[in-house]
Amino acid sequence: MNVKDLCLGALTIGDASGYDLKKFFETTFSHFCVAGYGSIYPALAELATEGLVRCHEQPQQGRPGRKLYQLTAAGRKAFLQKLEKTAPRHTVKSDFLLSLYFAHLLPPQRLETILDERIAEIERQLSCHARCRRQSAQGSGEPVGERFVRGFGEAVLSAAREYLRVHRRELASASTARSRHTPNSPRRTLRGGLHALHHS
Amino acid sequence: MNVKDLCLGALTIGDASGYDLKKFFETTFSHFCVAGYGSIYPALAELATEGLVRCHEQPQQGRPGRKLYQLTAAGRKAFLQKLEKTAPRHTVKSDFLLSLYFAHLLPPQRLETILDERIAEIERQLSCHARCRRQSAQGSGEPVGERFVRGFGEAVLSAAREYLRVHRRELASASTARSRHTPNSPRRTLRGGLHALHHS
DNA sequence: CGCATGGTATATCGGGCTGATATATGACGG
DNA sequence: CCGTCATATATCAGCCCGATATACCATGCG
Repeated sequence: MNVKDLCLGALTIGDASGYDLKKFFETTFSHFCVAGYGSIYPALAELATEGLVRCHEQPQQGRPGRKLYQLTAAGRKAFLQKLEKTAPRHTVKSDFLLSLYFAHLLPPQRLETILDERIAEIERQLSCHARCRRQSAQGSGEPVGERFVRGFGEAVLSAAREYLRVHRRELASASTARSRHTPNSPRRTLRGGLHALHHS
Repeated sequence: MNVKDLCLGALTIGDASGYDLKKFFETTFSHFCVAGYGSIYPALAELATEGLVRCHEQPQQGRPGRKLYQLTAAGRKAFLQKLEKTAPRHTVKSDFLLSLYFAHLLPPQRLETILDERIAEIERQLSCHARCRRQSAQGSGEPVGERFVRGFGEAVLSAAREYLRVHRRELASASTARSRHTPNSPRRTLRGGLHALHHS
């Protein structure tokens, strides 16, 4: 699922410009997808040459013309096929967890900041979800997938926040003991020191 | 935090070859980081030219010589600085959630498969964590960060599994109702149809 | 009234990463 | 004896992220 497919998917919901798509990704898809202009605009251009979308340009006086993209029948079909064929992977990329893994190398102050900021970010995202939930509740016919995916995000974010709240003190205590200033590494080797896990 | 920094970090734990590093990332960092050979080998080469790591090549008969990399003082310092300066982001990239968002476009059968496979994968990862936990419990002096990060992973994975188990039927029911075969889109527009969220 | 800020809107580009592929060999099981 | 797996390094096309440029309007603040 690359950005081209992402655009195709969003366009099954309604026509949009590149700008609209970015906005849409930032709101509805924000917790499991990102795409910048640098990917979206070239993607739309390619999709147009492939006949999967049509472009309706509406010149505006002053501002640059708005290019509204519309899904074609071929585009819809292409997206459905991608949906059925693609292996639905799920990956996390987190400098946050990486930093905490190396907690013993960080000053306590920095550790606190990192945790506070992450919790704040989680709460920001949770309140976004809550707002969406309210808006959709009154509006008619929210697609099932949207509700489900939002609920998933809420469940996972809540669990993360709870874990951080409960266990953060464990990290802090260790960080204080850091005054022992990391003994010079006696040429250890990572080799085999690591639990043979291998989940494919 | 790019792959170069990742390697630096891993090398604070012990010396390693590129191969060892990949193995290490796949086990200990698997749930929040990925790095393939295509990133690791060039990264190590660059780090060596920058003097942040030293390379000790040990020729082996038959097999290609093993290149053991060791962190230098400069390398250690560089990593600590990166740790303190970097904004610790946390992002999820999920074709899984994306697919479920479009549940109304998928045949029920496919939906079931996607959910089953995700749950199976979650359980695989959880049992990996459990194994690590046991191994570390008997071994001495597991770094605090490692335990914390593993616990975080377990908390989040458990929550995800629970949510999927409880709510999957909601999706299925909707998917069955899909027989109405998506009415031809009446030229809707994404524009503004979307909750102004904007969490920075 | 002037000016800064921020939203609308498109586009480009370098640097970096993913995933696939190539190469070579030993160990192990059937 | 043969296939498969683990060890081990390396390259590369294709794709993506983040920053940057451009241009204009609306809003608000002093």
